[in-house]
Amino acid sequence: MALSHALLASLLVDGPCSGYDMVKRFDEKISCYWMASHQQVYKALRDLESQGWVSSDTITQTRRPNKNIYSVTREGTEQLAHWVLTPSEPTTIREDLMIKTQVGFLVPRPAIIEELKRRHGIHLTNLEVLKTIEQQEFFDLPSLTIEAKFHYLTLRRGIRFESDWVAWCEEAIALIEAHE
Amino acid sequence: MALSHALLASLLVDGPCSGYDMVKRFDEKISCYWMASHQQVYKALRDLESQGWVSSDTITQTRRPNKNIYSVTREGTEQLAHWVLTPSEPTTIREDLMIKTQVGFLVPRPAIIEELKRRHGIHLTNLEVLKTIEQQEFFDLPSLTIEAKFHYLTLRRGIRFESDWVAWCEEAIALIEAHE
DNA sequence: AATGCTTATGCAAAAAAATGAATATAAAAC
DNA sequence: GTTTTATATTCATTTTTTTGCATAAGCATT
Repeated sequence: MALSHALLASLLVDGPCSGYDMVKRFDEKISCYWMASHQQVYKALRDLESQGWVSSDTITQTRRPNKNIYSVTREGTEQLAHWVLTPSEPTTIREDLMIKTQVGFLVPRPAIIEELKRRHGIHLTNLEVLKTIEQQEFFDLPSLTIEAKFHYLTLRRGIRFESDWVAWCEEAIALIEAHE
Repeated sequence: MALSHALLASLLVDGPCSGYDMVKRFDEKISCYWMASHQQVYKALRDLESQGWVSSDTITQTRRPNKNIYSVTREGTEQLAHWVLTPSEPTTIREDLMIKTQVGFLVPRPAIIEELKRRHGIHLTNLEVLKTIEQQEFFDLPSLTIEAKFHYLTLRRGIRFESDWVAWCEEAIALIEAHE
């Protein structure tokens, strides 16, 4: 169950937070790396707590519903470190668009082109956001702590991922438009 | 349920086959795009048949267990074409290694380096296989049919995907090794 | 005044994916 | 001669993910 490890990592790196905040983290910064609904996140946090890997403090609020702030326990940190040491196999692309591309000849070409352009736009937007973070937070690489360098590497993966999609979309559009 | 669409696409593009053959296709050529266990594939094919999107012919064999050869029906082709026309959102990276990279500072650096080198090797091997296919089957791009061009684009996505992982692993190893 | 958005969490059901176990034969490898 | 690998499929269980529904109050907009 890798979601729980993603939660532990975020609580460690970005600090303790509530389920609600965690969902926002997923929507904002983790969005290109992982996806999780609020139901999944809340449940995973409860499960982690019953395992003793995180602990929670309830913040009583008058004008808002109370919230539970989760923090990683010593046990949780140890388990996470242990998990980091176990090898993991690559994930597949698992992307609907790849299947659609395989059988793209079934539908009118303008429809495919349109979808590729839409995807191109999405990835370009994502890329710009990540590149801005790179310029603002990681402009002086050698001076970074090891923690920050590891953080930077995940950002780099996101940037590569989005760049690669952008480039592929462009290649695909060009090839299909050039046909005949 | 995108697995069923992947099955339909493969039956259309690569021709009718049994569940057993389909599993092999997934292991061989579709491996970097999608992953499915044999249990998943067999069930999905049965479900597709009960929906009427594929039909099966039983081949009686004496020396081997009988096998069911599945083919896409007209209905199935239409449904697949319809699905191709509906937009789909990008999939996330969803990769354990990304979480591990975020909290890589929790474990000894040689352990992380070793894992990165292992992953580097895996992606390099995958890349070579895909590049060989590219050179053998797609050396003369302009002469390809539109079907072949669509096929080529999925291959290109795989090549980019693996190249990108290789490059990122190298970047990551260099950055971590250069620290201090 | 009504509508929708943000904060904050949960329960339940269905669909999808992963894991474990089973059957049966034949060919190939040790 | 025995073990392993390949052919060919199925059932059952658990875990994970997705989707729908529910509550509740403040704030901002129309």
